[in-house]
This record gives sequence, structure tokens and C-alpha cells, in this order.
Amino acid sequence: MQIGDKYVPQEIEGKWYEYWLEKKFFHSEPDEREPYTIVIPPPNVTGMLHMGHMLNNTLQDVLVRRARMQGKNACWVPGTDHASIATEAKVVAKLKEEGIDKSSLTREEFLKHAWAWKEKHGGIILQQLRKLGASCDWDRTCFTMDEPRTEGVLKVFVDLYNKGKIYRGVRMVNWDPAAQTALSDEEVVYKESQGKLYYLRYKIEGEEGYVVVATTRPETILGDTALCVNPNDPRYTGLKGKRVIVPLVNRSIPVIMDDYVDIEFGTGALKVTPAHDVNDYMLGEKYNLEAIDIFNDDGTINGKVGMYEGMDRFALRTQIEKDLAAAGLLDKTEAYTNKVGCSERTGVPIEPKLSMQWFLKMEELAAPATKAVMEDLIEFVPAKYKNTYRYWMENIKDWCISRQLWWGQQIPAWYLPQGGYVVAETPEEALKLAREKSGNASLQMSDLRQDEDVLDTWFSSWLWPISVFDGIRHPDNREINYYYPTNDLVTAPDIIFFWVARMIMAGYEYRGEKPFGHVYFTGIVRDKIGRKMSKQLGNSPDPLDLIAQYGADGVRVAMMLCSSAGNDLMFDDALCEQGRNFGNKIWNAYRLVNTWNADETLPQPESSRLAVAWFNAVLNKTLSEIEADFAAYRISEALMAVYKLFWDEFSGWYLEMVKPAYQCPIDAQTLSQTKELFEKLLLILHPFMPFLTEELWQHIAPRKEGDSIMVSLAPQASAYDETILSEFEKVKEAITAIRNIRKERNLPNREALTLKVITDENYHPQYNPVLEKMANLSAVETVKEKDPTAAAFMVKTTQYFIPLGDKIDVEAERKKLQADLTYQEGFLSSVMKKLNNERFMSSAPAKVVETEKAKKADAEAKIKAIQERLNALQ
RNA sequence: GGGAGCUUAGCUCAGUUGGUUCAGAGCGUCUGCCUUACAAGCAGAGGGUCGGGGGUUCGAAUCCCUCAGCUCCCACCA
Repeated sequence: MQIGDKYVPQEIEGKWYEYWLEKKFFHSEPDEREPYTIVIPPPNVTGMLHMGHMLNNTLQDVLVRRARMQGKNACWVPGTDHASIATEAKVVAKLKEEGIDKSSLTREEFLKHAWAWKEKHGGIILQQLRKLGASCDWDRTCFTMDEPRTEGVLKVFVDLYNKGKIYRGVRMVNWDPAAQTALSDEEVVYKESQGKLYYLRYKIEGEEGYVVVATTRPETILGDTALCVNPNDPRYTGLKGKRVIVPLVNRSIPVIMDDYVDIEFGTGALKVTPAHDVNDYMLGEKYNLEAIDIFNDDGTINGKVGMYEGMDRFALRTQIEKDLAAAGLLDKTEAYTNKVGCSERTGVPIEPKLSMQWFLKMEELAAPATKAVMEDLIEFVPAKYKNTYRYWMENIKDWCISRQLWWGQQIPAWYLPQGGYVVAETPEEALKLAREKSGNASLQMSDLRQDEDVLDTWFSSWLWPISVFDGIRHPDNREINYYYPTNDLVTAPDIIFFWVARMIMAGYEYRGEKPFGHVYFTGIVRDKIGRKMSKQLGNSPDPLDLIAQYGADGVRVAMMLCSSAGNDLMFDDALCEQGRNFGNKIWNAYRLVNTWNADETLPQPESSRLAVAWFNAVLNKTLSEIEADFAAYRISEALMAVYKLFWDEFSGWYLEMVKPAYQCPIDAQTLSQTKELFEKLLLILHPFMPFLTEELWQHIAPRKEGDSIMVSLAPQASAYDETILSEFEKVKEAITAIRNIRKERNLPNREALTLKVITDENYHPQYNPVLEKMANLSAVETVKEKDPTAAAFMVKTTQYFIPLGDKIDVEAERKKLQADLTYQEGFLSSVMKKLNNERFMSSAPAKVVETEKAKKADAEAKIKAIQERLNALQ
């Protein structure tokens, strides 16, 4: 079969993906083989592929393809996440562009738009993954809001409710005024912001004088219901039992004393706004203060106080500063930097707000999940995340699971006309329960009102490893029993709490078992100067452009080259070039082998026989290294090992050793052995570079329809000959030395040379055929005497000479020898220092002492040889 | 304010329990080559006091202390 002169990845990649799909090689069904399972971290359904996905999914594909080639039943389940806030925000924005306001729509109308949007954009990202070569079982594609998953979520909600783990209550929650929903603590990110500290005057009731309070949020005075000072603060002892007047608002509020207040901060006096600050809320509870909620859900001021109604919270801050100053109630302001909690999704500052929400009790769920990780039943790679995990788990707070959104699973709770509610998986059951609960058998569905809220997205994705196998609805089905627990989870560390921890909890709660055996945490992809890749900075390349430019195999290699687990990686387009170049190298090596014509009558040259034996040893040694690397999830090192194996050992040494003379035929045995070795290399390379290896694998031997490298078995490491490896290293050294002599003296490669050698135990004559071929020697002669006029070199203790007649430069030679002598003498003296040190001799292990002695003998022999040669040069 | 981690060649990183010439790799750089698979290549070379200081040890990139710089996570100081 012919193959193109140039490596053009774009020409070979698409067709093989189609072929794999058509042959259903990605599809897995339970059978008697050992399963290997990965569930994809589901990307947002309307998201686009970015570099983080590239990294993450390349890793998963490498792991899955490798497992498949080890004979396991590999199953990689793909899917998408409905991403309630993110998707709803996108739909709202799109509607706004069309001049439609969300509030003008009914829930049903809005959801129609949302589903339409999902149908249009949903799954684009999964299509993009195909370009990368991802071998997902597409028949299993799931969506966190499809019917089986939704039913599972509702079932879990009802179950947890019935177990008493889910409750409803008014709590201080993180309110996102842009999305107008509550958020979990994990969805709040703290951003440094330059603000001001405002010093406000609170007049003391019935007296002259005032108390100054420092605050960053003067607008919240509208909701002040107390002033608090530390009882140990001598400045304020006189305030006990008094009341003060809230500036501008003119409300009279009590002064309370609590040692929560930091005497050092600001003026030591704190305004208390129970409705709008978490700490103030605590104080409010403790001292029974009124909580005045001054905001509407969108962050504008409501009518409760009767001032500034309708103003935005930030506009009000500016306005109130002016008004306070005008009224003489603003002492001063000073610049102040603090951290403001912002919504992870919309980016706007969150507003602590009292509201009625649904919560999940976490403490009991956390216990087995913590244990599993700490005892390495679930292994974190790298292990440093265990600490982070434990700390969070041991300080876990109840999870606010309700969201004031429409896109998501609506909470299956129905309110009764006379108050109270029932929780059920379906409206029918709810009605039944409601009739029982109310004792009113004539109650109708229309009398019940379902809770408006939906569940947090993570409340569906925490079930992912179970729900993709339908193990929530049907806990005993064949698939869940076969595929669960999954093997590896590959994800980013920033969702360790959102997702990883919760999946582990759900795993133990619903399967009584861990959801996965290993969690591989990838780093964050940064640009080459270390900035996080982001849309705003525009420093993120489009992965599809990279694939178009360098080929998927090249980009995959690039991702793997720079990714060590848990460490951020500096991505540079140059890495893709390196990946593409590697593909080119493999391509051209194949082209070389492909041009060789076999001659059945030719015997195998000894040099080729040796080359095959040697390369087999190198191959097996490297295989065992690769296996160790994979076992420790050192994926980039595994790739580097293959890279060097192919480029240096195979292309640089092996192929040169067996290469026939120009346009001469090759013996049949060497050709077939070479092809076998090449095929093994392709098998090892396949998980990293699936497309190129499939293309060449199809060419290198006769194949039939339905054959594929991806469903072939990869070679396993076996025992190898250490001796041939170490002896060969000396041969390589000699070849390199001869090449250097040629280079220094400008001797053309075509001109054959004679090599003389004084034999000793480091000289292995059986490799002379290789030496002769690689260094173009006419003969290797054994001599007893040094040749003072020849160019000389040493390998270990063996002395070699190349007679050059008058071409030798005595002065240069002497200089070189002198330098070498100096080095060897220095080395010897450092060895002697150790050997003459009694304490070293008595405390170092025997093995170490032995090697030092060997070093001494070695150095002495070399020094002797160098000196003799120097003398001979005189 | 707590916690974790990092600092090794120009860049990105390996370096398992302290001990072979341990100071490494890849990329880049420099030099020489258009040698009939590949210039997306070949043959070579240079490059680091292992962040600074101190200690333990016969022996330290590796263990301990300390200082400096960087990064991340957590946390209610208004």
C-alpha cells in the first residue's frame, strides 16, 4: 500500500474516526472481561471546547485507549451538564437581545425557549471532542436533565427528605442579584476590591455628641437595628443601655455590648444590619433584633424604609455619601481594600440575604466519604489534595440546594392550600400524600402548588457515576453492577468540593461504595507567561484551530508533554509544533521501511541480528518504565519515554543499523523483524497519537475490514537482557567518538577508516559488525601497542586508535589529553578522600564502598593510559 | 488570619528510601552538515554553587532550622 510523501494529519484523521464509529469500537457492553470505566466530567451543555477540556479529555482518552489495548472492557461515558445558572443566564441574555424580558414570560414559555436553545447549542462541545479523537461510547451519552437523570434526582430528593436529611428553612444565604437566585457557599468567589471606609456619625439619643462607626457599606444603614460595641472597650462604657439615632434614617436603635466586636478595627463601634450581613445576623439572633430587609431581589431598594426606593445599591452608596456629608453626619472616608464576595457565574457582588431555602444536612454524608479518601480507598493524584479535602469535609456546612431559577429540576414539593407541604416523586403521589395529610379526600391537583425553585445543578451531577448507568432508578441493574465503581476520574481541582467530594458522598449513600478508584487532578492551563487562559484576556487559542493547524495527534502530544498532575501548565503553541514534528518523524520512519525490498535469498547480516536483539531489550526496558509511569499517573513521563524510544533508539540507532545500502535489497528476516518492532511501537504510541498510528498500522501489514489498532492488544513488558544493553552503550560511545574524530578533522563519512583497539574487559568484539557499519570502518584490528601518531579515544578503560598518517595535530592532542588527565586526577582524589576516611569506611554500606573502590580502579587505569599516551606523543 | 505547595540549565519540568560520573530530560541557543526516510531533519557543543544562610551526617538537590520570593486553597473582621 502506498503512503503519501508528506505527513498531513488533516488527511488521515477524519476518516479513521468515522471508521471507529462505524465499527462501534467505542461501544461497550457488560461482558466477562474486566471493566475499565471513566465517566466524563460533563461540560456545560451549551459550552464550547476550551484548552482545559482539551487537557482533561486527552488524558481520559489516553487512559481509556490504553486500558482497551490491555484487553479490558473500556467504557468512557460522555454527557453534558444542564448548568442551571450559566445556561439560564445565556437564555435570558439571548431573549433580551430579542427584546423579550424574562419576567414577561411564564415558566412554561421560558422553558420552551431554554430547550430550544439547548437543542440548538447543546452537544456542540461533544462534537468538538470527536475532532480530538475521544473514544467515548457515544451511544451512552447522557444529559443531567434528561428523563432518567431527572427521575433519579427526584427520587434522591424524596429519599433524603424522608430520611430527614433535607429540610426547609429561612437562613442567611448568598444572593445573586443579577441571576436573582440563592447560591451555595462554594459558588461565591472573593475578589479584592478598592473601596472606601466610611465613618458615620450616630447621634446619641437624648444627649449631645455621637458615636462614629466605620463601615464599607453605608447604604445598609437603612437596615440598621442596633449599634454594637465591645463591653471591654473603655471608650464606650458610657453607652451602656443608651440608644443612638441612625443617620439620615432617624431611627432610634439600641446599643448592645458584645465581645464579637474587634476593639482595634475602625472606631471599635459596629453597626448591626441583621438582614444584610452574616455576622450581624448572628448578633440579631442573639439579641433578638429586628431584621429589616431593604433590598428587592434585583438589588434595588424596596419601599420598607420609605427612602431611596427603587435605587440601585451601588448608586445609593454614592448618593448616601453625598447626603451624609450634606447633613454633617459623615466624619470622613478613607481608602480601603477588602474582599467582596461575588457570584461565580454572574460576577456581581453577592448580597447576604435572609430567605427561605432548601438545605441538605451534610455531616453524616461526609463521614464515610472523608474516611475513604484519607485511607486511600480513593486515591488522589497528587496526594496533596487530601488535606484540602479533609479540612473541607471536617468543616462541612449544610448545602443550600434550592435555586430561584427555572432551568433545572423543579423541587418536588407541593404546598397545601391550608399550609404545609408534601414531598413526592410525581404529582400523582403528591396528591395522594396531600389528601392523607390534609384529611381532605376531595383535594385536587389544582389545589396544590408546586415549589417554584429548582435544584442546584450539582444536585444532579453528584449522582453522575451512578446515574449514567441508571443506578439510581434501578439499583440492581446489570450495567451499574458491572461498571461501578468506575476506575479513574480526571478533573480540575477547582471542583473538588462542588463535585468530587459530593460524588463520593452520593456514592456511599446510594451504592455503599466509592464512585471511583483514583482521582487525577489536572492543573490549570495557563499561557506561556503564566496567565490563566480566559476569554477576557483573549489569550486562549481555539483548540479547533490548533487541531486544524497541527493535527489532533500533534495537539494531544502537546497537552501531554506539559502536564504533570496537579501542577498548572504553561501552554505554548510551540509544543504543538513539537507534537506535529514527532508525528512527522514517525511518518518518515515508516516511509523508509516501506521503501525496502526484501530479498529472500540474502542471509541476515550479523549487524542486523545484533540490532534486533539490542532493540528488543531497549523496548522491553522502556515498556517497564512506561508501565511504572502509568501506574503512578506520570502520563507526560510515559509519553517522553516513548518519544525517546522512537526518536533516538529506533530511528537514530536501530534503523541506521539495519538500513541496507542505497537501493540495495534487505534480507527478508530483518525486514519482517523491523516491521514487527515498528508495529509494537505503533501499539505503544496509539493511546497518545491514535490517528497516525492507525493509519500506519493499517499499512504495515495486511489487514482486513474491521481490523483496527485501537482494539488490538499492546505489548507488555517482559524480561530483557541487561548485558546487551550495557555492552551496547559502549559500542555507541565508540561510534560517537569516531564521528567526532571525523568531524574535527573534516574526514568525509564515505571514507572508510581503520580502527585499532587494545583489548580489555570493556571491549566486546562481537559487536564489531555494528561498529564497522555505523562508523564506516574498513577493519577493526587488535593491537598491543599504542599508536602515537593516531587519533585516540577511550571508552571506559579501552583504548582505541585511528591511524591518520600525518593528519594528527600533536599539540591539540596533547592539550586534550592534559585536560582529561586533570579531570581524572581530580576525580581520583575525591574518591580517595572517601576511601581514606575511616568513618566513611566504617559507616557506609558495603555496596557503596565497593563502588568507590571500583571507581578508584577505573580512574587509575585511565590515568595510566593517558600518561602513557602523553609520553608516546613526546 | 489560618493551611498547603513551590523555588534545579534561557524556557517547561524529572530527580522514588540521603550513596554508582548525580547534577538530568525535552525544548530553545550555538557550531557544522541540503548524507538518497525526515531541514518538521542529521552530527556535535555550550549552559546550573539545585532561591539565600545555618545545621545534622563519613556523605545533602534530597533530612532539620531560618530568611527571602512566588502560587493556590480556606476564613464572617465591619
